[in-house]
Amino acid sequence: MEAKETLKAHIGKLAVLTDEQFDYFFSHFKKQRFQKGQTIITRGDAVDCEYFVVSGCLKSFFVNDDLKMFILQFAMPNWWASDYNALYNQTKAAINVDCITDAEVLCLTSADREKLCKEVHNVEHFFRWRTNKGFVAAQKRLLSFMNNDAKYRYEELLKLYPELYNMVPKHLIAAYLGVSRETLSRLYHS
Amino acid sequence: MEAKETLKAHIGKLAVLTDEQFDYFFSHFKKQRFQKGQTIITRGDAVDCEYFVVSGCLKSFFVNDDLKMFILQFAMPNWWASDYNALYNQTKAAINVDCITDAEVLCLTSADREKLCKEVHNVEHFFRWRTNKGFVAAQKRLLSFMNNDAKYRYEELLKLYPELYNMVPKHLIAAYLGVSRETLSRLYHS
DNA sequence: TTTTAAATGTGATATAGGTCACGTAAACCG
DNA sequence: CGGTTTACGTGACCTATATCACATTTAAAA
Repeated sequence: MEAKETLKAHIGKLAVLTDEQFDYFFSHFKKQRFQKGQTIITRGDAVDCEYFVVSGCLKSFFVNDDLKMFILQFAMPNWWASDYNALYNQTKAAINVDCITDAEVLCLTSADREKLCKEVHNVEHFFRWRTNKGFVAAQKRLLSFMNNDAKYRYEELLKLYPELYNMVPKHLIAAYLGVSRETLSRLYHS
Repeated sequence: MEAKETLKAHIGKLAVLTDEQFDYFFSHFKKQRFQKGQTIITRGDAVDCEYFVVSGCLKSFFVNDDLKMFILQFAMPNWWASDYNALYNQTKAAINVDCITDAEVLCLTSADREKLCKEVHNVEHFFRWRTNKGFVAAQKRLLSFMNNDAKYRYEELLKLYPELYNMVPKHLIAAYLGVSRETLSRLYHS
């Protein structure tokens, strides 16, 4: 089974679970398929799941009062996505998550995550390290924001995730970089 | 003992440890005192500790090729500081940590953290949630960077940490906000 | 106290990037 | 297939913020 193997390999990079432990862990996930354009988390709604991406590409994004969109994350296969602020603090979603392409995800509720972390020490180990890495990545992006201009950040992003270039429209890349689509267009046409 | 109680209260907000577990946990920390201006982590050096701030204020910061400084974090009492990228990936420090004021910290090695996480499940729980909160905070700051101008971010920072206003010089606040000290000065003098 | 260094304020000017407006091209859909 | 939406390019102009230069005020050190 494709999704199960994908998750297993992913977990295996950060933690060691026995086959029985992994099967138990996996039994708490619900497989879901979404189509391009479908919304997974809507601002204002309650959030009780996080999503492991098996295939496709999601985006998590914030829309401000002027309807400008800012992309927090492109979630590719083997990434996790949710509104973590809402999920951890049990508040309503402040950001949205939707599908840039058709996608297959594995959904885990917050309650099940906590239950699994309590029951299986190595699951907690996994989630600790997953977030450790996310935290470091967020700090790096923050630093790049302060230090580098749009062109540099664009090239940095494409170097790190070349597949984005063909997978997502440029105006979404602009929304990730925090510049207008016009500015992004000018970066490589002049 | 002051430092011990401070750490105990801090841990207690996120995890439940018995007194014996906490004493064992605490026995791995080394108390250190630093003076204003002293460096704790130097770029280029190996990093094997993280620091819990008992009193005083640290900053973690990056200096780019043009000698411009960017502050990643002001570490106040009850916060943790290190170069987490270097610490987690066992690379040389890319950022510096030093003391804005005299400071008392509790130092924990990475090896001890991992040992403790393995030995005491609730310690791993604590560190998972500590990083969860750090991750959410980093994402919020990222969003604020993209969405808000310098003035808004300045007011946001002071609302969240009013004590910074008197504790740290303005050019450091500017380095945290990612603007020049001149721009920050103009924000509130015109 | 005197001396020196660090922090802050402010004008003049430069620039990256934003906004608005409009045109074209490509993708999607009935 | 034609029509409609979505993506993209580009000119003209605007704005927030950077940079440089220098004065002033405050804090640290001797």
